Order: sequence, then C-alpha cells, then structure tokens
Amino acid sequence: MFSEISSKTSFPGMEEEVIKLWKERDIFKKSLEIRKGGKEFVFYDGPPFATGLPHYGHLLAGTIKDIIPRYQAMRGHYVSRRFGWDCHGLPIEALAQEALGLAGATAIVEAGVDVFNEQCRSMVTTYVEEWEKTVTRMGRWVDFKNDYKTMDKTFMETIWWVFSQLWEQGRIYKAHRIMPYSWKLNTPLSNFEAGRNYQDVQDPAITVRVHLKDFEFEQASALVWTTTPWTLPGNLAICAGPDIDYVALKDKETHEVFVLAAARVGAYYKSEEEYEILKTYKGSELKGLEYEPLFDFFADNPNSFQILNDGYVSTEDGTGIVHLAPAYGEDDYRVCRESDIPLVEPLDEDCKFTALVPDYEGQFCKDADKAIIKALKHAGKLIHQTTIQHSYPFCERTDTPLIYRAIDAWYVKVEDLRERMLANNAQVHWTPEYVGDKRFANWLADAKDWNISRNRFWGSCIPVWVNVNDKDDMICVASVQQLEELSGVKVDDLHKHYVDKIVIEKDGKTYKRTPEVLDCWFESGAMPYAQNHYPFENKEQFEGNFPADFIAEGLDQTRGWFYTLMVLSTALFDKPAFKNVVVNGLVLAEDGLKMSKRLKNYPDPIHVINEYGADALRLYMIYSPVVRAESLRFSEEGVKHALRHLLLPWWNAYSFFVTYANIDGWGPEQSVPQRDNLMDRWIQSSLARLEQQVTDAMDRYDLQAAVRPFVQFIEDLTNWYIRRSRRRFWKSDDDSDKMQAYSTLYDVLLGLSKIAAPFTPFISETIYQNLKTDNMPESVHLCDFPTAADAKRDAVLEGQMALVMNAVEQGRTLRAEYKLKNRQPLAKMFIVCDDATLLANIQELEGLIADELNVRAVEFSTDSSELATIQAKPNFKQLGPKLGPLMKKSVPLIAGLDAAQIAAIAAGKTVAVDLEGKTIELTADDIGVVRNPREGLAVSAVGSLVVGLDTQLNDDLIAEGLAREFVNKIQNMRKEMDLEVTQRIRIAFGGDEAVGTAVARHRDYIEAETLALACELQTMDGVTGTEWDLNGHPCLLSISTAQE
RNA sequence: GGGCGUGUAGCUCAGUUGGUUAGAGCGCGUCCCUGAUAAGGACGAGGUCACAGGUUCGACUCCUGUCACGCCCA
Repeated sequence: MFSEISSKTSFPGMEEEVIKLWKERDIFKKSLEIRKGGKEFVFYDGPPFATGLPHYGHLLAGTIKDIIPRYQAMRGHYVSRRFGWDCHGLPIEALAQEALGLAGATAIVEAGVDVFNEQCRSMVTTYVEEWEKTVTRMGRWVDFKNDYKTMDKTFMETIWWVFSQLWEQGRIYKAHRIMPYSWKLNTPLSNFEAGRNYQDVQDPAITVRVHLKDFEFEQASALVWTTTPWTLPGNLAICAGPDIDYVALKDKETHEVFVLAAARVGAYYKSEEEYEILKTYKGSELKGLEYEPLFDFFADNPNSFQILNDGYVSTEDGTGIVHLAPAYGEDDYRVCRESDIPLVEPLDEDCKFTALVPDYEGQFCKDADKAIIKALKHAGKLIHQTTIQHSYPFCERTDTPLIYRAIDAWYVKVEDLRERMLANNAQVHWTPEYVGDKRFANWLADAKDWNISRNRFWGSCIPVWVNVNDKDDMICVASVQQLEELSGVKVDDLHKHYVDKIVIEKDGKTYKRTPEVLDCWFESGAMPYAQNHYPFENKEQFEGNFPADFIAEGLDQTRGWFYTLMVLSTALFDKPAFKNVVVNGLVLAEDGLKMSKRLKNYPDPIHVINEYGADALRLYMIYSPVVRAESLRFSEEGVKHALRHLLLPWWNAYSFFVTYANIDGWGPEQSVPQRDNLMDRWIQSSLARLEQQVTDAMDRYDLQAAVRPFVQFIEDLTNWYIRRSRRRFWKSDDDSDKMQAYSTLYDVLLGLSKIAAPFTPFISETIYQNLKTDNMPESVHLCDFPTAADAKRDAVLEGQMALVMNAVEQGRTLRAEYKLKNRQPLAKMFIVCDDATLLANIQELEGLIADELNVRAVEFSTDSSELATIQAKPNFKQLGPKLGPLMKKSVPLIAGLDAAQIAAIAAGKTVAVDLEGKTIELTADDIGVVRNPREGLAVSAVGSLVVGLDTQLNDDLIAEGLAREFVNKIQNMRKEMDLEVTQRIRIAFGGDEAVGTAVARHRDYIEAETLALACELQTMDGVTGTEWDLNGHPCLLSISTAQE
C-alpha cells in the first residue's frame, strides 16, 4: 500500500516534513558519502555579507547554487558545498558604529580599536542563524558546519600569503588615493561616509590667468576657473578637453589675448564688440603649451606647468580650462600621474599650509582663500571673482567641510596582467555568453591597478612592517610563523588591534605595521586558497580542486567577485579560478523598481515560502530570464502560477495513481516489463525526451531551458496520458493491460521525481518516498540521474501520437463549431491523410480517437477530395534561392496549379511551368500542399490531415446522449455528497418518456459507470431529489448509499 | 560621456542558420468537459515585433543610426 494522499495537501507543510526527513536521516551527508571516490565537481561559494536578512537576490543565487550541484551529484560527482561568510568591511563596521554610537574613524580610535573590532566580531554572527534557517527552508544543501569565514585566523593567514606572493612579484606598490578627509578629525573617510552630510555652501569662484610661454600671440594667457583658490599654490598643470573648441581672443579694451573655450566666451563678455577672435583651436592643439607658474613655490617640479588634455573637462561652467592640483582632486591626480607629474603636498594633517608655502604657513587652507585671492589680484592675475552656491560634503561628526586630498594607499599592479587575464577568461564558459565575451572581457582589457588598502579597522591587515626611520625599508610578512620569529611574540589573532601592537626589531632597526587594512574584495578574491588555508594546509586537496568547475553570482559581480578571483588566480597561478559561471540578473519589485523596504513594493520572502512553498518559488525564479542575467520583476502571481500549473497537476497525477493503485491493491512488486499499449510506450518515450532535453540544457548550464520541457511533459502526462488511460485503471478487470498501465505510470512518476529532483527537491522527495521500494536508495537525491534517454525514445511513435492529437483537436474544434457537446455520441467521423503510412499509424489508435471524441466509428481514407480541395503553396525557403527576383511572381502561379498537377508533383514527378518566359521545374520539395475544407461540411484541415464529422443524429444516438447526461448528473451528485470513489449507490429518478426510454436502454452502462446497484424509475411526484435538465428533458434524481 | 544588455499581445515571456499565417501562459469574452477536481479543454478578441534607414527576391531575425529602460564604469 502507498500512503494515502490527503485531498488537502499543503505544499509548504509537506516541505517542512521533507526538511525534517533530510535532517533526521542526514541525507545531505549521505549524498556526499556515496559519491566519495567519484570525480569531484568543484563548487566555490561566493561569500555574502551577513549584515541583513536574505532577500530574493540571495534566494535566487542560492537556488542556482543548489540546482547545479544537486544535478552534478546525481550524475555521479562528489560535490562538496561549503558556505562562505564575508565578515569584514564597511557594512559590518557601520553596524558596529551604530551599536556603539561612534560617528567616525576618530571616535573609533578614541573608544579603542580593540573595543570596536570585538564589537564587529560579535555582530558578524547576528544573522547567521536566520540565514541558515532561510537557506535551509529554500531547500539548499550547503555545509554550514564546515563553512569558511573571512575572519578566521587560517583564512587571514592565507591572505597574508597571497599578499606576499604579489609582493614578491613586485606587484605591490604605494601611491596615493584622493579621499574625503576630515581635517578636524585628522582622518580620511570612505566615500560612503562622505555622502551622508551634504550642505549648501557659498564658495568663491574665481577666474585667473596663466601666462602662456612661446604662444603664437604675444601677451597671451589661458583663463582658468576654480572654486578652491587655496589649491592654486599647489597648481602644477592646467587641462583642456581634446575635442572642445577653444578660441584665442583679443580684448579690445586691454589688448590682451585670452584663451578659453569658445562655448564660454559669452560668460565673460556681454557683447561681441568687446573682443576679437584671433583664432580657434581644438583642445588637442593646445596640448603641451607651457605657462608661467602662478606662484613660485613649486616652480622646479618636473614636467609641470603645461596644458594637458583629458576628456573629463566640460564647458558647463568656468572657462573650459581647469587647473590641476594633483593632491586635491581625483581627476587632477589621475591626469597629472599620466603625465608623470609628481604631486606636491603643501598641507599638514590639520590642512594648514606648511613651510613649503611660507606665505601662508600655519593658515588653514580654506581660510587662506582670501589672502590668495588678494595676492593674485595684486599680481594682476585675477580676471574675475564671484561666489557660487553648491552642495558640498561635510564631516558627519564635526560638521566641518571635508577636504579632498591625497592619502597614502597601497596598490596591486594589474595593468600588465590584462593579456593574461583575457587569455584565462577565454577558457571560462559563461552563461549567458555575452557577459564573459563582452562585458567582462572589456572590463579586463581596461583593468586598472587595484587600490587594496582601506583606512579602516575591521579587516585583514596589510602584512607590511615599515622601518620607523626609513619609509622605504619594509618587511612583508607571509605567515604567522614568520611574524612570530621576527617579533618574538606569540600571534593568536591577525586583526588590527592585535598585530598593530607587534613591533619588529631587526638589525637594530624598528619596524611598525602600516596601519591600513585590506579591501574585503581582496579576501573574497582569495577565497579559493584561503578557505583551504593554502599553502599551509590542504596542499594536495587545493591543487586537485583548482579551478572550480562552477560558481554563480549576480551580474553586479562582474566588477566584484568575478574580477578579484580572476586577478588573483592569474597573478598567482596564471589560470582562471572557475571553469563555468552562471550569472543571474537583478530581482526587481513587480513595479519594475528596486525592491525597497520603505516602499513595501514586494512580498516578504518568508510569506511567499509559507504560502506557496519553496519549490514553487524556485521554479518561478529559474523558469525566467533572470538566470540569464536579465532582470526579473518579481511577482507573487508568478509563484502562484508555477504552483498551479506545474506542481499541482503533477501532484494530481501522482495522487491519481496512488488512489487507484491502493484501491486495486497494486504495488511495485507486481510491476511487469511488457508495454503492449501504445499510450504506455508513448509516455515512456516522452519521459525519455524530457530526460534528454533536461540533460542537454543542464550540461550547458542553461537553467531556464532545462525547466521549459517540464511544462510540455506535465501537460502530456496529465492531459493526455492519464486522461486517456483513466479507464484502464479503474474500469478494466485485473488483466494484463491494467498491470501494464500501473507499471508504466509508476515508472514514469518515479522517473519524473528523479529528473525533477534538482529543481523541485521537496515534491520530488515526497513522491519518491511514497513510491520507492525497499531496495531503492532512501532518498531521491541519492539516486543516479536517469540517462541513456536515446535508447528509450521512439521517435516514430512520438510523431504518430502528435498526429492523433492533431486529429482529436480538430474533432473537438468541429464539435464546438457545430455546437455538438461531447456527451452527445455521433455516428461517424472521417480521418483522411494522403500518406498511407501516416494514416495507418493513426488508425492504430482508432479506439482512442473514437472514445475521446465520442463517435461510434471512424472512417479512414487516403482520398481527401470529397472533404477538401487542395491547393499548392510555394516553399519559400526552397524556391527563394532558385528563383531570386522571380520569387514573388511565382506565388500566384503556384497557387493556381490544379489538383492533377499537385498530385503529380506530390507523386514525385516534375512539373514545368512558365514564369515570365522562363521555364521552372517544380518538384515535391518546391511546394507545400494546403487543404481547404469544402463548404457545407463539418470538415477541418491542418497540414496533411483532414478531419470530418457526421453531424446527423438519430433516436439511438439521442438516447445514448441522454444516458450520458444522466450519468454525468449522478456523478456530480456523488461528488457533491463527497462519496468514496468505491461507494455503491441506489438511484431513484423521475422523468419524461424520453428519459425513461434512454435509461431503460442503457441501464447496464449507467449502473456500471455510477456504481449503482439499482436505478429505478418512479413517477415525478414520487421522487424527492435534485431537478435537472437533460438536453431539454426535465429529470429528478435522487441517490442513496447502498451496501454491496 | 563610455561599455554591455533589454525593448515582440493588457501582463510575463518563447521565437532555431533570414522564408511570407509571429507563438505560449496569464487575464478578458463565449462555449464545452469532468471521479486528476485547489482542475481541465475549445474558440474568439488583442501585434505598424520600440522607431528610422539599409542589405536581400524576402527582415522580428543581419547592418547603421535614433529613442526608452536597466546594470556597470567615468
């Protein structure tokens, strides 16, 4: 006996049961154990920040990360799945700051880095439990016990090793980075922090002139605009846009020559009469012109004081020529660096001018604006002065304006790796392809050196100790052991508040650690090595498992994880870190906007799971283009749809099987191998096709394509195979056909549970558990994925069934068209097909067609002429290349061929026709045949099949129709009364003569169909029952239960 | 501003190497069927395949440009 299935199964409830089962029997662990020794399929988990609850993006990625490994495991591979946690970085620091009420870096230092870091450490695990719960509830199998955390000592030690490898390659260098800086707190802030306190302020906006040397006009100056006069003492170059138009104009009043963007002249002169245009230039033509420094503080700085070119210059305001002080602007820094202009830094840590600029020494930079403007005015270099109001970032804690300035930073040289990274990327199979070929490849081709230092606290430390007396004397530490040897200190923890205290004394020199921590992307990129504590441990294991066979993340990781993995694997091993990658798109809210807690424009994931189940949610997401990097507008309705149209019909089919198998006492031990019935052979072939389609798609990592064929299969199974086979299960005697039917449906449901297992692990498991025998694996996820589909397919049979379905569909259409309801039997139908072989194929299923369409007889014929006319239509694909420009003109000609000609061509003869004076030889390949139903007949034609209905009714047919109506009403009443399927009944009825006659004539049929022991006619008055209308005849029906 | 992608029915999406009637599901309307019943089927309405050029006998499909949206970068 199979377990009975409640008619009110709750899918979410069933899923919870399955989770319990997996847990109790440790199925995940077993699924790994049974594959031990098999070829490994290596999966790397990209670590999420655990700073909030999982959202749909995580659920989606998690589902992909579950399906592929489940599938590969069923294909015989050993797939270890370790969960990863990204523990370091700003997101967690922000939470800790909030918890401790610390507003910024200085507050953290004041409170103590140890206090702060321990706070971070304690908060990392805040969401771990929730994550584990949700990930598990979604059905994802992943090892949380043997997870990796980027804050583990072993992980962090490998990070040092990775860093030291880069160091030894000469890839690590120090440079600057322009960052917002709080002069009050003496600390740089992250851009994120800087963005939180913008205020409207007034700043001076001045235009100054720099005198051009060796220009073609005498007394010429370039006009330069700035809102930060205090940066002018540090000016080292000016910059023009290469494609911007510039003019040299002569001021008619002063006779001086000024150079500025043509588009900006109007901002300086009210009328065209005030000046004269001498010449126009492209910015690129001005490149290289030298000018006299505004101030002479840095007059000897190499390569300085010339016009540079860069695309960032605009003509929105100012003069179209910008001044560059590389220490105080990101673009300034970049452009100057490209021209090898070393930066100068005239401010101290309080942003006061140093002795390098004696005129303003000791003055706070912004306060010096006035004096600087005055000096420029005095020197005749100030052309224009005004003030502007703009939005400017302020320090959150002190409400003082932030100063953008150069901060020491560590970089990894990446630019020379571009070629090798591209070559390695070419070995990676991307889904979808374009992300790898275009997006990622373009990104690699333009890779910039990577700034890996952060002026923060909670992260892996840069393992470099610097000689306190000589900044260029550095020691890069590659392991804990090395640090212990160098320092003589036992090292237990590699976080900043521990290692900063460790001082190295060597050869009489003192070394202290550089204060920065590493970008946490460095850690995730180093995850393949660090999760294994390579090379300190697991050397062989790592080397055998690198690169990964598969990873999956969102499109946003092109610049994130995908990139950092590639940089480090290329630098260290000159290999890609992964062979296959599935890139998913963004999950948006249904309104097309980003999901927003504030707008509440999406349903809570927990609600969706509890309402529809994880299987439905998984299916909905996977069966969408979001698995191919396109965005998905998440819709609850869509999840419901997956449940109603895929899971429920499947479940109903299974429920049908169990119900009748139990009634008949059928069990798997009675299974027989023969398949005499075409329907049985057909559904098995369909299952094989499904198997083949799924395997093909999965081996291409195309999840959407893998799910698609399930839709067709479920449709075939439920709406054709089961519907057409129903009687074989419950009306026939225990004969061989019934055995075969049970055996087939059993095999199919069992096979389907395996094929679907990676996608919908819960319902697959539930069904499998009930169907399996004792000598089968204890979980569907311990089974082998069905293969060798080729051998099980019968393409001829599949084609044959397609034709039959086509014929039936036409028959149904005709019934609808002629308003002949299906319960009304008809005497005859006609099926005509010119091809005798095809016709014979259809004829094999005559009984099925007759039954489905409720006709007493089917007449088959190869001659369609009585039912339809035929017409030829050109085969464009075939004729197009042959006819070329004459193609269009051939259309009416071919349509005009007569029946004899078409028949001749179809019979393999060649018919010659004249087209614009040219003779065209038409063969069977050149034309298609269209059949048009003859007028006045109930005929339909699709392709080569013509179907006709005999619509004439006689008394006999009408009586049978009534009997069928009668049965239908009784069945409805049985259902209404919620009777058991096997419950026997008695029927009492009243009705007119027609009803009475019909019932009398078909009593046996009625009693058999309705499981009635008696069906008695009474007068209308004698029956208290339900009133019905049987095809226009009034009828009263009453039923009562009966003992056999 | 640059790179990449997307744009097909009211909605969600398919659409093979270019071939003439552009499909499916949902929703809507009409009808039908039903011991698979939280269903199911048939039919109908609904499309200038974002727009404009070009290549071709023929373009949703290939090329160029434009527009809108998204992601990333600047």
